[in-house]
Amino acid sequence: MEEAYMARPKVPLLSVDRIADAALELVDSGQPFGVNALARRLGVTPSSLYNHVDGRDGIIELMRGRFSREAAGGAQATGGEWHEIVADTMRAQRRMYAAHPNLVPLIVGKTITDPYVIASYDHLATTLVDAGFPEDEVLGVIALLDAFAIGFGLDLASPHDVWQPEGETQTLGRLIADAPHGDERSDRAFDLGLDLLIESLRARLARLSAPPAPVVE
Amino acid sequence: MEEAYMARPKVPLLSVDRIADAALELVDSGQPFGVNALARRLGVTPSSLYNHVDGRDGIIELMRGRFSREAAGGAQATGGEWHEIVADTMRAQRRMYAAHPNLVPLIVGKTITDPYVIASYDHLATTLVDAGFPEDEVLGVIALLDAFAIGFGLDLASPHDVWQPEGETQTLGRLIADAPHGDERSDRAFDLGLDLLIESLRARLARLSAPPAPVVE
DNA sequence: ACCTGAACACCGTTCAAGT
DNA sequence: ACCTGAACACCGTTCAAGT
Repeated sequence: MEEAYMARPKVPLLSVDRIADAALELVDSGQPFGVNALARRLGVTPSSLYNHVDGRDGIIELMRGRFSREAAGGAQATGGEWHEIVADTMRAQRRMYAAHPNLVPLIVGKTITDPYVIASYDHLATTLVDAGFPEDEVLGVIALLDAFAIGFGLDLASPHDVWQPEGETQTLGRLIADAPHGDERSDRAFDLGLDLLIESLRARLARLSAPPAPVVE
Repeated sequence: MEEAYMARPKVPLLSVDRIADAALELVDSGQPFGVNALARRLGVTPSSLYNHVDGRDGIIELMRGRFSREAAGGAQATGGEWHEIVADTMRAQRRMYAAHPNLVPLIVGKTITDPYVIASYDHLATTLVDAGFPEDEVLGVIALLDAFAIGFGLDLASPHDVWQPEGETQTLGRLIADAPHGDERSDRAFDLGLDLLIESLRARLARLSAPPAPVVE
């Protein structure tokens, strides 16, 4: 016996959690994300979703929060030196993007409101201030780290050929042919970049604290 | 007298160039990009565009090529040390993203085919190889630079509030209140990041060439 | 409170028909 | 060759109607 038409079921078909789960499934499946496709997957009418969430953008922000929590896995609690915390945070973000690459293009450029994600940035900010970075520079450093993480997140989401030379090239074509492709290349580039970043932040901090603040221009 | 209905005008209404120009105008205007909106702006039916370009994606790739050429402004010809070339290239890309921030989310994650853009990456690759970076590392460095540039490009395109804490924060809220907003913050973060990147690449290169390749682990 | 179904104002793309 | 207009299969969102 099928349940026939039912205006309001006794037990709700949907919930915020169920919607978030299905949305992540949909995104991870590689199919284009959309309210209609999501409703289809939930066996429900698109308009039903609007009883629980704030439309398309609301669902996307929901996913950001959801998979941030998932990827962190308690890494938040790490003590240790500031550069270890930064590296851990970056790697956690990397894991999250790697686990759900197709989400990256969706969340890109949207204002972050999820409390958990905010808290994680807040933790980072506190760490950097405590480490001795000047207050008016910390947000810049965070933006830098963010740009770095997002850039590499997109690298993961990209079709495997980032460059597709059609004519002759002097060097690029050869390097592409020789290089490992896809995730491996991206991973190596990420590790390299993270090393460079941390290292240069340490150098900058040392320079800031060692001499008694030379004021040159 | 209006020109009434005309199946095929004597002089074509459209051309690839005219479409590219109008597309950039549309994107820069801040309105959402779309084939229909573009056709409207050109005073033409959406289907007409398909006589000249390869649909939505084709038009986007067209814009990438167009505004890359525009932003370069002959900076390609710069001689000088490799790190100057890298810095110049990055800054040119930065200018391009700054001039057309709304294009960034559109081109993100799409395979690059435009010959001019390919040539510019090729030039960068050749420069790095000539500078002494190991061949199997150059593509990683380029991916790193790219991630960096894209990340900051998106930073420019973002709504001015990247973070919107709703509750109490330990540090982040205060920093956001004190910090310069929008483009200025992004510019300073970019400059900071570029400095760090170049510096650490130089350090890496020095380390690579100075000692006779110590093999650890 | 929570779902459906109809309706609205859109998309991007294809294609026959017109000149 | 190059445009139109109709058609197709979609979007995201709103809202009255049902229980």
